[in-house]
Amino acid sequence: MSSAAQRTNNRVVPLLDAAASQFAAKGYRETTIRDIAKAVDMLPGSVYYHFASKQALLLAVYEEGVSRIGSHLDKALAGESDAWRRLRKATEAHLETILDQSDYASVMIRVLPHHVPDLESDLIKLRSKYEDRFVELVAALPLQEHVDRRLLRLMLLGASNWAQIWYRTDSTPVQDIATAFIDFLRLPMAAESGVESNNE
Amino acid sequence: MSSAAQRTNNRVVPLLDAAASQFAAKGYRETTIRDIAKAVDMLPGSVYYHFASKQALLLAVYEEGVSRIGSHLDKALAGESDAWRRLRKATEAHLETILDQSDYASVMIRVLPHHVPDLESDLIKLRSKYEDRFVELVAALPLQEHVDRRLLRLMLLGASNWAQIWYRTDSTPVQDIATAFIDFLRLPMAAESGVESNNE
Amino acid sequence: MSSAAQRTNNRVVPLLDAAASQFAAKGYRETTIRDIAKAVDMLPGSVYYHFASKQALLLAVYEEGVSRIGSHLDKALAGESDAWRRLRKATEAHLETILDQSDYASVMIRVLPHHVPDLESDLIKLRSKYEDRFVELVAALPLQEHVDRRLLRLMLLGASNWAQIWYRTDSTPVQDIATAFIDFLRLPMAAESGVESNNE
Amino acid sequence: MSSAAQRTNNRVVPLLDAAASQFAAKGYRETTIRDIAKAVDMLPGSVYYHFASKQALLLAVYEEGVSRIGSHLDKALAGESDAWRRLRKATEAHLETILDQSDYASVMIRVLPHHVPDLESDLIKLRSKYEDRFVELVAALPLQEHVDRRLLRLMLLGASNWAQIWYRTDSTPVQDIATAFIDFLRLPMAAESGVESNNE
DNA sequence: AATGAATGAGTCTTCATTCAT
DNA sequence: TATGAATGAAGACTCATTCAT
Repeated sequence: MSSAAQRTNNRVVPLLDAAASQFAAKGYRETTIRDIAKAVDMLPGSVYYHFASKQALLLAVYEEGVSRIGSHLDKALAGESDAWRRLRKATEAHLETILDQSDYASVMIRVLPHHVPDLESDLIKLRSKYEDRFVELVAALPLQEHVDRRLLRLMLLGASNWAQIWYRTDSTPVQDIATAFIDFLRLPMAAESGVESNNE
Repeated sequence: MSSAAQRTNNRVVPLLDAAASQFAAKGYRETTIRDIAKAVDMLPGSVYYHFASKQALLLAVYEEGVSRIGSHLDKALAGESDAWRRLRKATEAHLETILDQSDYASVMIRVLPHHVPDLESDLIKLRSKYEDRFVELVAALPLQEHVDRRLLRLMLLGASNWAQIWYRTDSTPVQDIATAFIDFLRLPMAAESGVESNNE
Repeated sequence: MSSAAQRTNNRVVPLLDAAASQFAAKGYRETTIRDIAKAVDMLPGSVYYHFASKQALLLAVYEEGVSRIGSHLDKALAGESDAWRRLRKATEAHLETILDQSDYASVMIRVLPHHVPDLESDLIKLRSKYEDRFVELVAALPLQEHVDRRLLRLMLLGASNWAQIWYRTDSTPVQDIATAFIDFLRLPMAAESGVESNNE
Repeated sequence: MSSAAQRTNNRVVPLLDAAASQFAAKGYRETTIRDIAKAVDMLPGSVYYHFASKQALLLAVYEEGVSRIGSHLDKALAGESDAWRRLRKATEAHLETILDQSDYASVMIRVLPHHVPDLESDLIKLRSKYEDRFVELVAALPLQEHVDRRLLRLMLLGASNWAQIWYRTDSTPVQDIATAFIDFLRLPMAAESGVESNNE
């Protein structure tokens, strides 16, 4: 990166940070350009030198979010080979990123594609890029024939994403949540082992 | 209902319906009083004859939502005594209501309490009234000692609520989704039975 | 008054009372028909059965105000013949009525003719009807030739009316205020005095 | 003032002028942002670039009003040492400012603190800052023991302020009004006079 | 690279008033 | 007599965006 470009990014990075932080905290609609600008000591108009529109800002944040949560996943999975263990690690990484570590990633959960119709397809594409990782992770699971892997993935990710609603920093550690979610799926939880049959 | 009362409610009901429909589809902030009024062929100002504010309108919708989803749950549970079966029926009813049947109930998922700070506590109270039903449902489950019933509930409800994001009318029937979610939890899904141990 | 008319006035009087009370307390603009209606347990629309408009209501209150403050003045003046004493009594009565006793009269001070352009001339006529009494009272004063009786009247009434701004029920009694105002004016202007010279 | 600062204030000053003019003429409530904006060829929304709210605009006008009427008073009093002469000059200056010369000062009389509850205490503070000057002026007067100087001040200021109601540019000159007011008060209260008795 | 100033479309809301019943 | 329902015009204010400098 040239030093000129770097000077440019001087303000772009804080700008993105501020946008991520506010989008994550308040959502897209309730975050104003004014708010973001003020957070980096800029005037609202100045934001438009760096980004063409509020939507462009969101898109940039989203992209960075996908990139970060992806990297975090990579790191978490490194060296793991057991399919279930990989899925647990992935869930853990996912939760960590959206709950604790990254405003960028939180935005991906907080701001849903259909909240910004103009950007809907772009946003969906970006999310898919990430969520597809879970398709593979679930595909690797040694499961009985009849199991619907798509619904399994959807259940796990949905439950995880919804944690943003109820999660509080001071309650159950993220790790335990991930472990619980996976164990609920993986192990039988009925009291007297496998007595029951499936009949109804 | 007397004919007088009926005359009175003449416009309140369509108004609430319109509000529910739009809040469910677009969220609170992006729904305008104009939109709602237009949907029932009223002028924006006229809405205020029936409801004191946009927030009051949302609150009324929320209340109706809680009431409807609760009733639907009651009906679904009637006659069921097996704990797992009850939970499955409940999940099914929950999904039906928020995905297909009721804008009122959908609003409860689409519009989260913290989206409307002034109403936050009221909204939380209303939701809890309903979600507590699942606390009982999960409490009745015959589970091994170590299982964290709170996280189990949170997982199931989170996964269900998130279905609003990915569910399409033409894909998997709601009933199958509910069954799958419950079965994922209830039965072991590993391919070769319970060979694996918990060790790590 | 026929019993039919009395039945009519049944609601007109409380309505006027409420209007007077609110106009006196909040002024014309900040008082709404809703407020007034609610005070007498009516609906806003019902007010229009009795009065053609908000302005008509104000006019009626004004008329009643003039009538009441006039009567009070009559009573206060009864039996007094000394010109200065009469003026003092009049000032006292004026202050009593606008500060303590009558919302109707207070309205006359609180709501000024030019606050309601459409009614300006009517209101001015009504006020004059009353204020002219002070023209006579001042005319009766034994004063030196050069004294401008118009300015004297204007000073006394202005000072009295402005008392509505600073007067508090728990401070100086109204009677003392009136006495002080008159005494401030009285001695020097008496025909006989004239010790000091006007030179400057 | 730098040319940059001048450019900045370019529109603020006309804006304040327009606001002062309209508040003075119509009062706070009946003046709309639209009106003010139109007077300076702006759009209503643009006003908010310069002032955060209508109330902020009023406050700024009030502050300027207090400042101007204070300055005018200073100038009028310069060089005067006789207490009565000082009070007369002050009254004259007061009348000039609120009747003829400054919309800013007129606003202080036309818009009373309790007309804008949110601003009430601020407005009272501002007015007091000015009115306290009259406390001193009256305190300096050589008066008989028994005279209530507070009521004297209140009478003089009340009478003066009320002049806004009846004063017309083409009638008695402001100077004559001030002189008359002071003369009405002056002679009897002089320490030496006291020819007449207080009998009643 | 950023700012000051403004725009214009839109937001929720208020309120005097109307009118069929 | 009064009401329920609505109207329509206006109110203060917000906000993404523009653009000359």
